[in-house]
Amino acid sequence: MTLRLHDSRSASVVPFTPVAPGRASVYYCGATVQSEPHLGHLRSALSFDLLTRWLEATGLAVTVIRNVTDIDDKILANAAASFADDFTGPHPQEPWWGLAYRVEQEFEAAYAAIGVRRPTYEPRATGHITEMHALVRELVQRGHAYPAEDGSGDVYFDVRSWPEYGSLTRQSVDDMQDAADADPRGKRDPRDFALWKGHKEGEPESASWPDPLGRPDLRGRPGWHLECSAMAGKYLGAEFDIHGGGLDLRFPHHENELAQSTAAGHRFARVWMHNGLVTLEGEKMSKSAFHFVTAADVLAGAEPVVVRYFMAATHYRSVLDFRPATPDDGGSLAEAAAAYGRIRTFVRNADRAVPQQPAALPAAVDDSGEAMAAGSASLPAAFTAAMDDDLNIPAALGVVHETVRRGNTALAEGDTEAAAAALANVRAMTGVLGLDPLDPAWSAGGDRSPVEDALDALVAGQLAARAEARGARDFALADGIRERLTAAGIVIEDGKDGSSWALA
RNA sequence: GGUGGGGUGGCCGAGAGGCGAGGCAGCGGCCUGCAAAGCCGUAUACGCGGGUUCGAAUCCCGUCCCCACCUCCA
Repeated sequence: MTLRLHDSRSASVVPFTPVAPGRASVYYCGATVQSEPHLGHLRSALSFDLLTRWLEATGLAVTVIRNVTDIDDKILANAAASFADDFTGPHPQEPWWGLAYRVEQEFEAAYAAIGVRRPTYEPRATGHITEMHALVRELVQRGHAYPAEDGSGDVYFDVRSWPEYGSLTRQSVDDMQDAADADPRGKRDPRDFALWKGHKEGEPESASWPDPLGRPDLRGRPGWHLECSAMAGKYLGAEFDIHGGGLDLRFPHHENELAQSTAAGHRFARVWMHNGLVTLEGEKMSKSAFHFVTAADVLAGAEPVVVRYFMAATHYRSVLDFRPATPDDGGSLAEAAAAYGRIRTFVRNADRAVPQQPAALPAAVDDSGEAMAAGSASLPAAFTAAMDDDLNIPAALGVVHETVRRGNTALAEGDTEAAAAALANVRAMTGVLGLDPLDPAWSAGGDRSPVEDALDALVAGQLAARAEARGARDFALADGIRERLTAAGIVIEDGKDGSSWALA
């Protein structure tokens, strides 16, 4: 079975056939770095991180580009607001470029926390003005863009000149509602969108660049959409495999990207993938409506690996609802913690019981793109089939849990061989998903710290004392030791080869 | 007005014509000195009404309700 992915443009699941055999090129929309990341941003990055990992697991060499849009209206507006007399935020008098960079780092930290791997390259919009200029000129030359006639310096894409406009979202221009806030100045059609925005009075000089059409005395800055077309073309070429982003980017952002790039003569993306949105108690998160959960909020509520599991456990195209914890309901994260804990408990127990097991093999990459990579040998067929079916990770996690159950049975029966096999399977599967409990990334400091060694020595002493008490059938003493450890946040499990401990 | 996505057991969440995915919670049992962890068992689930079929949560018709996009948004 080969990988099949849902393509938004054709609204169907299509077999994935790369432009270049053995390779895959992915562009997905990162952040417009205007304010702090929220859960929705994490979900989108995670969705494409999981896609990337699976493409690699199937043996493809993957190039991933994720943009940082570091110039736009909101960035300028938010930075300008920090200079107001009544500004009370934590970063007063922050220039737009400082704000963009600070927020960019907040995004990077949040992505890193949940194990989203770095893209192959992460270009910033402001570093690609030259490429954007070239694209604007190309579109003007081909008759698909025009400078505003009001002398503002704006350059618009001419929607009516491109019959395919609307094809990504299967809408016809005539049926579209007129934008309520459409600024008609200089536009031929209200749906025409800005490729380039002329510099306005009051905007910082530092946020302006020379005019793309070479007109003297005119400066401006890129419109939203243009940067993605320019950067995708630069790093992935005129035709590439997959373009991704959140569902809310389908229109207008991706529609406009598609129009720009194809009107400029590029084939652009073959497959368009969109992750579903995150809702908060059933309603879409929205910054403008002040209805959202920040990445920091969520990461404060659970271990990062649990946050990752929580998001991975719903199919990437489904709505993901976040239920915050309440007094009588632990919410989404508590449920995820319990489910993930089951996997982790098995892996820890099996890892102890099966001393000589090989480390989970990393998925190797080969050039053919045909055979599964060597490291994938431990992946059960049902898991692979689920992943190949448009990344059905919820079903794949079902396979993980079934394997865990078999592994637990094997452990209980002392069947070390079967337990070792289950452990290898579980680690291979969770490894592909970035959820391997033994991955050092999930232990706070990486390698064991002196603190952990010290704790281990202390707890080992307590366990020895308890074992002695139990041997003497002094259960009051034994239980007292256990209770003190529990109170300190240390959970004890008694096995037939002695007791083990873990932080709760 | 246009374009899409949905309504699955107490909760989360896959599936899309035929053995009731999986997880959480619950109940019963096993294991345990007692726990914890684990194992086994345990559910008249598919918005509503019709229809097609030997068989429908899955297909068809009708109907109700929710959500998203068309405006900055992952």
